[in-house]
Amino acid sequence: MTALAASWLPLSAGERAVAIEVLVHGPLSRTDLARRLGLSAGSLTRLTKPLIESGLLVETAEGAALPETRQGRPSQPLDIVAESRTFLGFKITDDMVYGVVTTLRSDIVARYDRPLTSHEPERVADLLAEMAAELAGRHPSLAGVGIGVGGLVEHQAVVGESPFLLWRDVPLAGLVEERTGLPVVVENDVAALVEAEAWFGAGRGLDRFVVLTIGAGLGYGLVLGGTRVRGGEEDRGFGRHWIIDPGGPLTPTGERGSAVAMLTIPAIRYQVQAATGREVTYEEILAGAAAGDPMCARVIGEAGRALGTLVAQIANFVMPQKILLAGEGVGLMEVAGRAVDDAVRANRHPLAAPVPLETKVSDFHDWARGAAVLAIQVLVLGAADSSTQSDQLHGP
Amino acid sequence: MTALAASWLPLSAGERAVAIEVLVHGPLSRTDLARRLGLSAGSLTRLTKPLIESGLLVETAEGAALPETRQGRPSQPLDIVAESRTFLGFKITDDMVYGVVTTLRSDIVARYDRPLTSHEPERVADLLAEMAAELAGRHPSLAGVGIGVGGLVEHQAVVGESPFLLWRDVPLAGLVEERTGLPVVVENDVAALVEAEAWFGAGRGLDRFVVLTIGAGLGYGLVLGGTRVRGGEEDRGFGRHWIIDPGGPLTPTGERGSAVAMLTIPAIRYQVQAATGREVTYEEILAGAAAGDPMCARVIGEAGRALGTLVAQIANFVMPQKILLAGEGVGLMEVAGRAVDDAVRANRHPLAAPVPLETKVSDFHDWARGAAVLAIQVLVLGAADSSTQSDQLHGP
DNA sequence: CCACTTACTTTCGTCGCGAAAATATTCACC
DNA sequence: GGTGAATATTTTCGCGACGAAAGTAAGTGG
Repeated sequence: MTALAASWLPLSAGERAVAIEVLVHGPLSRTDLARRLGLSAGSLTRLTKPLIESGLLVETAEGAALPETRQGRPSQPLDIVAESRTFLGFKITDDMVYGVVTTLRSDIVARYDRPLTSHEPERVADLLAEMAAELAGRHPSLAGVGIGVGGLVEHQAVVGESPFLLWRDVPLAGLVEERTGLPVVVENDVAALVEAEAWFGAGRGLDRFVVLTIGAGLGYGLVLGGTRVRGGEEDRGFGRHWIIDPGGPLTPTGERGSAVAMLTIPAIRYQVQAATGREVTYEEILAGAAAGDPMCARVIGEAGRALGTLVAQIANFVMPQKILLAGEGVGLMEVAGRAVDDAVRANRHPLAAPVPLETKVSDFHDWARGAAVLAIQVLVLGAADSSTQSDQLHGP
Repeated sequence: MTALAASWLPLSAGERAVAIEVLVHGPLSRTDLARRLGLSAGSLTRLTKPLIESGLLVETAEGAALPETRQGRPSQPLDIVAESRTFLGFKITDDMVYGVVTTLRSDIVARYDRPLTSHEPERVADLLAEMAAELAGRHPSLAGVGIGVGGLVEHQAVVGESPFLLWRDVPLAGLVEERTGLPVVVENDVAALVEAEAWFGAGRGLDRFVVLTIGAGLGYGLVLGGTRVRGGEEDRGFGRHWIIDPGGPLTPTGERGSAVAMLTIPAIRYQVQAATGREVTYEEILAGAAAGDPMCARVIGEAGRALGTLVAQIANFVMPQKILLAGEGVGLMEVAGRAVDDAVRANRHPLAAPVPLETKVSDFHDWARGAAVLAIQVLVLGAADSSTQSDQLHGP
């Protein structure tokens, strides 16, 4: 099993395209693939043969699913063998490392978390290697590791700057590769989540798509033309301190009236605590607001309006087909959905198309899954980090 | 001269890439090109030979320009023969057609305008053909025609919907091709201006770039990853009625407090007229504001703050390397630049990088030039409209 | 004049593709 | 069952684009 690990790694460009198309858009016949990829029928025979031989694709008998029994020879759908390879995804937080094992389709097959007791790069790498070894024992066909970290990540390998780990230029991918012998991809955690949603989640098949995460901080990712826009994380965090209401609340985590100061979980907790003097959890505040507690309702209502304003502005300038709200703080939508909608409407033309808004409650394992998706993209399918290579045959 | 018209039209993909690279990024040696395009040295000999033979490229002796006299055989820079082919660009407005003749590098070599007396498609096409014939007499090496129209344009050929011409599904490209025998490209006027700036203007070589035009209306265009984002004009104009200040002025051209109602030339003129009862031009209002007239200063100041807010929001969500303000209404920046700056600052994090803002006063000939650039891109270099073709080897 | 360096050209083999013909598999209809 | 049409896939063949490597050109510095 493990012996084949690298056998189908070196895919040609055409094979990659086929593999990705099947992976992302479900079972497809050779003829479908030829049409989608703009290739001839003959090329598809050529490209699919080695993929099937290597075990990455199979001819499914699932023809029964589509009963549209047309004339002629029936098509032979090809599908990815999702279990043929598994991947590890890690999300590193301040005090925990969350790990998942996924299939090629990024379905989670196992979870494994460990507390993070040291921020020293070597110790973190040790812990990741231990976790990987533990999981590798139970899942032998491991093909690669993805790691998501908050902060600036360069070349999908080096943590250029991470405020909460207090890291600068830590070659994390190398450290973990040394210890595990597995190929490792490191990426900004938001970027990883965006890729995961663009390939396998809410943004599948969309051309213009935005992800906004609410949690300890705010995350923002753009997909345009089907590809994630890089560079959104380059600014050292100032970019996301969008000023929503210059007269808004002042909290420790963000400029006065900024989205960070009005929407993030710490900011909301701070506001309620400052007013009541009690320590309360985010969930308690949401429940309080729903139950009519005036203090909680005021803070949550203000957060809802801020979120609506943010969504409207994003819709105005990016015009996405969908906006996904994710993260640990999206419970806000359930309680203050009305305030959000009102604010969206107030900030858009009355006849403008409604903003397709989707909410996805996500925990840390979803972030880890995002990192695994990065590993799938890069290691198996060779969808390389294009931020370094020059522009191709497509204009300036 | 004219006999060669189509002789270098069918460029291979590799030749196109070379031609575009040289056209946009100035004289380059074969070795430079090999590095930039990721090709081997041998390929560059092969690709450049037919381009030089056809007269599209020349070996310049301008080596003297770079006196960095390194060791070894000196490189032989190649440059585009900008005059080898000329292009026509038209901008159609309500009552005028503005025309320009440009070189391959989109330098304007002649201008020619005619009043538009009828909005009937056949008559408009007749007029464009007359103007083209007139210009073709003086510029025999005409290779193509670009036409910029406000409104929705499909397949770079059909005006799907144009409010000011009252057109629906007018196959303008076909009509003009019939009459002139020249290949014709039709595109939304803002899209054309954005392409022109991205290739030859303020956005040359930039990865993320925004164009905002202020005139009779507002225009907005995005360039991300070096390519213009398509689809921004699909919404029938509602999208750009960004609500800036819900309590703002109400004018005939736009929702209350929307950018259109606060920033466009008709809206500003309306506000001053409504208050003073006098008919005044935009320039008079700007002069009045600069001279201290309280009414003009109030309207212009409010417009400046609206513009600053807009710029800040764009900067926040798109994080471009540059924002270009263009159009007939950018005189606002000279008079109200301070108000704009203040509003930008109020809506961004205090430590966020300043927004690189560039202002370009542009008249209708600049719009016509944009259309000519579209013709250059599509007709000569074969940079086809990629909005219809399926996604390439690059993910979903 | 002779190394040495860099730029460019030539030659040759390989690879990926499409076109077209061949083959396979089904349905519709007799 | 047999025949023909429809659709999917495979096979075959030739072409064009590319890179590797060797060869040539044109300078510098001694």
